[in-house]
Amino acid sequence: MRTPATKSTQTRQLLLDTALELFATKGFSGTTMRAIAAESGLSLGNAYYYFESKDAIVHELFRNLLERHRTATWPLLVPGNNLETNLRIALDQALEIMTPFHEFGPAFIRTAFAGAHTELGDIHRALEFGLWRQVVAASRPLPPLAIRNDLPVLLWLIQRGIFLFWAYDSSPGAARSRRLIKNVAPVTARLVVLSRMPVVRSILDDVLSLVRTAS
Amino acid sequence: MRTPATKSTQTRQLLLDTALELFATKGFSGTTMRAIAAESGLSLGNAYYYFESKDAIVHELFRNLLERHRTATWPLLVPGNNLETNLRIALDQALEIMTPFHEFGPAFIRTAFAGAHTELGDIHRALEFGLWRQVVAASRPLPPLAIRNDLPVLLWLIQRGIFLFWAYDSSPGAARSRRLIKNVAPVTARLVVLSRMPVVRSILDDVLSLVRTAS
DNA sequence: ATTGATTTTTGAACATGTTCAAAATTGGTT
DNA sequence: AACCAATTTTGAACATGTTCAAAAATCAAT
Repeated sequence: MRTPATKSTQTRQLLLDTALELFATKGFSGTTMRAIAAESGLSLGNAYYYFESKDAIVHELFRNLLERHRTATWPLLVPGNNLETNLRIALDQALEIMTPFHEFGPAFIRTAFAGAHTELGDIHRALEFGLWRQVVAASRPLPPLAIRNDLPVLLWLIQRGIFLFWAYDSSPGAARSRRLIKNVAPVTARLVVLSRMPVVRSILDDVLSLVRTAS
Repeated sequence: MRTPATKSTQTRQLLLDTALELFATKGFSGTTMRAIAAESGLSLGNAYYYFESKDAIVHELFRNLLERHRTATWPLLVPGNNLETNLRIALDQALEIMTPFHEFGPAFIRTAFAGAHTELGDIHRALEFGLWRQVVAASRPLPPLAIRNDLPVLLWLIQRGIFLFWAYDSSPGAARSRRLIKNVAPVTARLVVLSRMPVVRSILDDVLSLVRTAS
């Protein structure tokens, strides 16, 4: 029902699959719209009938990766994990899945940040948020009630930061990003524990209200 | 001595000036390399003799703006200002100067983030850092000694965040970014005051070590 | 089946960033 | 002045993202 397997959507999907394959093998700039069309056995203009731009294809690729991240991470958030572990898992998985597409970093950034207040941007955020909410909900002990509801936003923000860093991380094997992730997880977990203290709490509140200002 | 006004550098400068003017009037994508060359009375290929790419010109424009920001802000950091005021001034000035080039946001982001570990990136960082150091040094009361040295890094990080937000802020007149700046200044100032408390201090230390991990 | 509208496909064009070999110019050396 | 090497300039080409009018195919209604 959701996607009627009509000819039209099949063609679109063919185009998308070919694009993803070419992207993975030839990279972003190495993959030309002409190549995508040719490899799909279609004409160039036809590809543009289905995707208004190359960026639009990247956009779908990105959503694809977000979904993969979600489905790959979710089952790993098993009972017994603490927040630090779950956070580490989620961030590691993101890195794992994105790695083959490191070259797309800047394009992804555009996709992820520019579409902030659009319909598609909302879909993306909802996807991401759901996962971070689960990261929190699946952690034992549960984070302090006082910040339990707001924590997903913070984690999401942290991931954005790391994602941005990774996108422009030119160290071999994204070593710097890996190191960052490794250190972010315990620091964040500690922050959550300390959030029980009123001072820390008030700072977190400040930051949260900043985030709300911005969105 | 610094820039020998030889013909070569003059031509280069001419190209740059024309580019900046066109950028300001026609915008980024509205300004073509051909137009820049033509307006300068040069051939297209010649423009490429001086700038290896359009991005390279944007890069210079960005540095230009960084310098303008510095020289515009510095004299406003007058004695008697507290940290919040100075921070607000610096951020406001950045917004002011960048505003005509909002369309360049994504290109600037690439310039600012991608060149992180290159020679030019170092020059940029040095420029920015100097200013943030001055923001701290010119504030009365001086921030707690314990974080005085690290504060510039934090402020720089905050500015990066705001800059990123602004670059993709599509609200009319960048209203969202303005609101964010307005709120960030007091929150940051409060954070600095609270940094006297050991808990807060330890969190800041964590964050700082993360920043060091990453750079 | 014929017709007419809608969707899909094509092919050719365009705009622009970029490259490059060759020509023109410049500047120093004999 | 004549010559050579380095610098600058040109003009034509190329590659690729994108557009578009027209042709072809599909589909619904008579």
